[in-house]
Amino acid sequence: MQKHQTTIKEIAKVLNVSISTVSRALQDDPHIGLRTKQRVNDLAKSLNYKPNLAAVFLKTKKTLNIGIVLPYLKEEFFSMAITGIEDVISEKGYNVFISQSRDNYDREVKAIKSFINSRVDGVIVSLSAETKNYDHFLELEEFGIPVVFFDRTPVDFPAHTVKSNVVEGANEAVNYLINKGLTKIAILNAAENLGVSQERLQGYKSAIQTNGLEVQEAYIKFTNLSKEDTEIKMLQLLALNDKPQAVFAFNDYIALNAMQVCKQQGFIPNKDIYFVSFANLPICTYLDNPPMASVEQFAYLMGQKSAELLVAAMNSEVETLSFSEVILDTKLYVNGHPD
Amino acid sequence: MQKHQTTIKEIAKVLNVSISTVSRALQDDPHIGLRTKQRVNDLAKSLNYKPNLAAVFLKTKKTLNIGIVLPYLKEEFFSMAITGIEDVISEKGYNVFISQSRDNYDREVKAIKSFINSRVDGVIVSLSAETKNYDHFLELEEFGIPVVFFDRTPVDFPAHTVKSNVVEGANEAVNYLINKGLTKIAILNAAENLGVSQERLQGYKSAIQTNGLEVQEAYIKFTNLSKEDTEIKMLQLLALNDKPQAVFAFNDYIALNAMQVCKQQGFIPNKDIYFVSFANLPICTYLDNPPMASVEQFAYLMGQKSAELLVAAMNSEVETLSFSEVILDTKLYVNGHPD
DNA sequence: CAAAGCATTTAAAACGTTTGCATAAATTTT
DNA sequence: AAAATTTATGCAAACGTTTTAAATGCTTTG
Repeated sequence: MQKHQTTIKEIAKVLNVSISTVSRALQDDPHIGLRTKQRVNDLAKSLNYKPNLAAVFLKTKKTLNIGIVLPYLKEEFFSMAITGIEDVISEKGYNVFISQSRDNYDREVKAIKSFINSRVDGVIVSLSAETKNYDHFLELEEFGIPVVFFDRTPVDFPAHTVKSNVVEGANEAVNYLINKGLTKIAILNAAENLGVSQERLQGYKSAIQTNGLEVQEAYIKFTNLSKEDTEIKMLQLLALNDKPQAVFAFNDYIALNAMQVCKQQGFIPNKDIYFVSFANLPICTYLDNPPMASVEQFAYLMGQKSAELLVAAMNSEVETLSFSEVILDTKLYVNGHPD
Repeated sequence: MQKHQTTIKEIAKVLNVSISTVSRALQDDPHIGLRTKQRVNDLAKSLNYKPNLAAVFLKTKKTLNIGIVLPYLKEEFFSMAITGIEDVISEKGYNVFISQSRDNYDREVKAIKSFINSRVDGVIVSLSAETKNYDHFLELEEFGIPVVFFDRTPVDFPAHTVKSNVVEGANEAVNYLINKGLTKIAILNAAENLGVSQERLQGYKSAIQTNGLEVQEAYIKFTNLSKEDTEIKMLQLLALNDKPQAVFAFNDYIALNAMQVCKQQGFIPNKDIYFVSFANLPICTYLDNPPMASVEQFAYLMGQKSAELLVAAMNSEVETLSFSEVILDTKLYVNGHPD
C-alpha cells in the first residue's frame, strides 16, 4: 500500500549536497547560497516532497496538533465554537483532533488520554455533563500540555477559561419574564457540577429576589440534559398545583424538549407557558414558535477566544502559574432580535 | 513549558536492561521473561510512561490518524455521520482529524494537503458543493493514502464510496406528492457537479414521467446551497405564472429556507405549497411545520460503513485497483414516521 | 603572501522508537 | 560432559528530520 515518499536524504543525494544543506535550504536559511536554495526547492517541488511531520516533531517537540473535546457536535452551539477555533488555529498552522464526550465522563477521559498519547500541543475542552472529577486534566498538566476550557468550565479547578457572563445573562432572561408581569417562574437547569448551572441558578435567584419575589424550591429542577430526563422534569413542573407561568431553560435544546412536552399535555408554549433559554441558536429561526427569548452566547467568538488563549499558552515558555479568565458579555434576544 | 516525559531509554537505565528489552516487554513479546515484563510494566506505569507515537510512526509508518473533510459540522446529517465514523474508528485505536470545507473548494484542498503532511492513514470525504476538480485526491493516492467518499461522492472518478440510493429515494419522495394528486412539482436542487444532485434530478424526472406527467424546465432550479441563493431560486419559483404546488428540496435545510421564503411571501407551507426533502433530520421533530415528508438517509449508518470501508482499505496490503461501492437503502418518512 | 574574514557547506549527534541478528545463559538431549 | 536446544537479552541500525560545531574554499587585507 505504502507508496514511495521523497525525503530530504534523496534530494541531497540527487543534488550531491549534504542533508543539512537541503534541510536548511528548505527552511530558507540565510547561510545557504541562493543558487543552491533554488535547486533544492525546484527539485523538492518536482519530486512532490512533503516534510515528514512526525520526524520534525521528534526534533522540535511540536506536533502542531491540538485536541478538542466537547459534548455534542450536533449542537449548533458547539459546532459554531469549533468553527471559531478552527479559524484562528488553522491560520497558525495547527490541525485539530475532535472528540465528542456525548456528556459521558468515561468518553471524555479516553479522549484526553488519547490526546496525550498523540502529544498534542494543546487542548480545548467543554466539559461533559457528568464530569465531577478533573484528574484527567491534571495529567495533561503533567505533560505540560496547556488546556483551555470554554463554556462548560470546571468548578474549583484553576484553569484557563472562556465563558460568557452567565449570571448576568440568566438575570436578564428572568427579568424579562418578570417585566412581562409573570411571577411564577421555574428553572429547568443542568446538574450542579457544571459551573454554568450554578451560575444560571444564581442569576435566576437574584432576579427573583431583586424583584421582591420568593424563590420556590418546587420550581427548581435539574435535568441530566437527556431528552428523557428533561421530559420527566417538565412533567413534574406541569403536575404542580401551582403551575409555573414560565420556564427558564438551560439551553435551547432543553427548551425545545420541554415545549414539546407542553404541547403533548395540551398547553400551548409561549401562550399558556412562556419559555426563555440560553444559546439563541440559528436553527431556532426556522421554528414557528421558538423560545420567546434566548440569551445569545456568541459561540463563534467564544471559540475564537479559546483558541487565542490556547495559542498564547502554547507559546509561553514559562510555566503559567496564573490562569486567564475571559468573560464575554451575553445579549438577550427576543424573537430572534436584540432586545 | 515542556515537562519531562518518560522514555523507554530511561526505563531501561533504571532497570539496567537494554532498550530493546523494554520495548519488547511493553509489547508483550513472548521472548521476554515474565519477571522482566512485570518489572518493566510496573515501572512504566509508575513513571506514567506513554509511548511517543511520532517515534513509533517513524518506524512503523502508521500514524493511527485519519482525516475527515466535510461541508458543515453544524448540519446534523454530517455530525451524525461523524459519530458513526468515530464509533467504529476509535474502537480500532484511530484518532480523527476533522476539517470543514464549508462548501468551499479551496478549503477542501487545504484540508487534504494538511492531512497529507500529517501522513494520516486514511481520509473520509464528503465533497464541497463547489468541487469539480479531484486532483487533490489524486495526490492522496500518490501517497498511498486511501480515501472513502460518502454521500457527496465524485462523478467520473473511481473511488471507494458509500451513499444512499438517491435516485430511488427521490423517486419515492416525488411519487408521494403525485399520489397526493399534485401535478405541478418543482425541484430545488444543488449544483450538477455533485453526483447526488444528478441522481435527485434523475429520480425526480423518472417519477414525473412514469406517472405520465411532463417535466417542466421552469420547475427545475439549482442552488449553491447558500441561504441567499436558495431564497432567490425559491422566489423565482413563486414568481412563475404557473406556480408549483409542491417543491422537492435538496435537503431539509434547503426546504426550511425555502419554506421561510414562502411564509414571507404570504404562502403557507404544506398548505399552499407542499414540501418534501432529503435527510429527515432529528431537529425537524421540533418544528411545528416541517417538510411533510423527508427521505431518511441513515447518516450514522453511512458513517459506520464509510469507516469500515476505510479500515479495510488501510489494512489491505496490496494496491486496490477495484473500488467498493456501498449503496444504502433510503426510507421515506412522512411526518417523522416511516411511510 | 600569510593572515583574517566571509560565505557556504558538511559531519555527526540527537529525537524515541522498532526489529533483525547475535549472543549469553539455562536447560535438555545425547 | 559435550552438544544441541531453548529461553532470555543485548547491539546496532534504521526511520526522517534539525541543529551545533566545524570545515572548506574564497576573497580581502595589511
